[in-house]
Amino acid sequence: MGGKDTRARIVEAAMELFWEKGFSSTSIADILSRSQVNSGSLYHFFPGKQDVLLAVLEGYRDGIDEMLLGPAWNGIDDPVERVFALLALYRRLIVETECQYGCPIGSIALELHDADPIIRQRLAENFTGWVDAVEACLRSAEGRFRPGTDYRALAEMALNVMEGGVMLSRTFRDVAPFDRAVAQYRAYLDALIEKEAAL
Amino acid sequence: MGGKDTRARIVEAAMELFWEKGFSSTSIADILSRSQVNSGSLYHFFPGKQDVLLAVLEGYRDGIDEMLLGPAWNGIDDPVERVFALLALYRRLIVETECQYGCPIGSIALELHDADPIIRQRLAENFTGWVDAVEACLRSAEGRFRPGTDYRALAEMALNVMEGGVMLSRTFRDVAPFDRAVAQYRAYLDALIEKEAAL
DNA sequence: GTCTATAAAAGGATAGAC
DNA sequence: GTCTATCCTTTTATAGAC
Repeated sequence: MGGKDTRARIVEAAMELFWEKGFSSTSIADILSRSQVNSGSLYHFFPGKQDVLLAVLEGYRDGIDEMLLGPAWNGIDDPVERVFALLALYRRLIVETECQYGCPIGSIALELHDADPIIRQRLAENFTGWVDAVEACLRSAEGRFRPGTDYRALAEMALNVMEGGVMLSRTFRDVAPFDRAVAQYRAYLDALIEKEAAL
Repeated sequence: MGGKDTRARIVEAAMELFWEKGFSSTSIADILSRSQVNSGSLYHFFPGKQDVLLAVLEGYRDGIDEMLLGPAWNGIDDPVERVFALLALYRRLIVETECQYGCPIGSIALELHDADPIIRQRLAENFTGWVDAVEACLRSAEGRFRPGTDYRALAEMALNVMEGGVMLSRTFRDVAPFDRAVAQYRAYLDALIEKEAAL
């Protein structure tokens, strides 16, 4: 009954809808009907639609451990394998949605062409959080990579591979492009590791 | 005066607008005003907005040589360098637009969440054309790569690197992520080539 | 904080004369 | 093929009682 509950329902509904239909294609009416909230309540908590998006992006940012990394890394200890476990989670999402999955952050990042600076900031924070997590994994397996390895760039590469793979798999309605992308990334890491071993 | 001219003006205006603002955020009125065409004429040539998008995507697909590959490869003969020249063209676009550039195909692929099969087909054709061109480059430098190299996957990797790099550079308003992505791709190709040399 | 009703504008698309 | 006028729906947002 508290207002907090209502606000949370709005954000949760918007999270789902923005992911399913995108930001522009989701109407306030859609959010109201899914969250079972009336117009007056929504505008009591949020000045406008953009502010709902802001809250959604903050939700993703603050929930990355619980919503994404935790589930992905459950039972996986090896830091490099954690990177691939994260990618495997996306693969599962692709398969579960019959190849309609889109990364909610990436989709919004490309959908909004003249996003408010504050929105862009939140998108950037989401990407940064993701890359930070992957970088930490790679860096904690430091011994395996050759000295001078650019862990930041390597972690960003994982993001690029994921985003590109998701984009292609959705367009072709086929997991194969995603799988090929991950396989290439694996081959790249292996090359960096083998190289070291060969010295 | 011929209708052909009008149709072309509409498609050209829509191409620009979809790229600048996205599909959903571009209104028919926007297209009419930029192309200096009246409502009646547009609906004479196209049943609806989606059909304009279809024509735009066919324009990109059919114009890849003239609009993209030709300019990118002007004066570049080495097939592997052509891949990087293509990526360098995107870099130029990023810089010229002060990091607001988005790949027109990738943006639409992520913006439309339940695209008509025919639209998805056109998006797929665009990606396929791009990857085909890069694959042909890599394959024609076959001697340099180790036997058993998956040229298709390697070419798709170039696309993923480009799309991911563009996404990050736009979000962070900074070319650096794009540059890092390309540098990693270069390092990967080098690793595949050096490896061969080492055998 | 929540409810209903509604304003105010923008959107896609059509009609019918020329 | 092109023109103007306009219909109809959707959309964001507000008003004001409770």
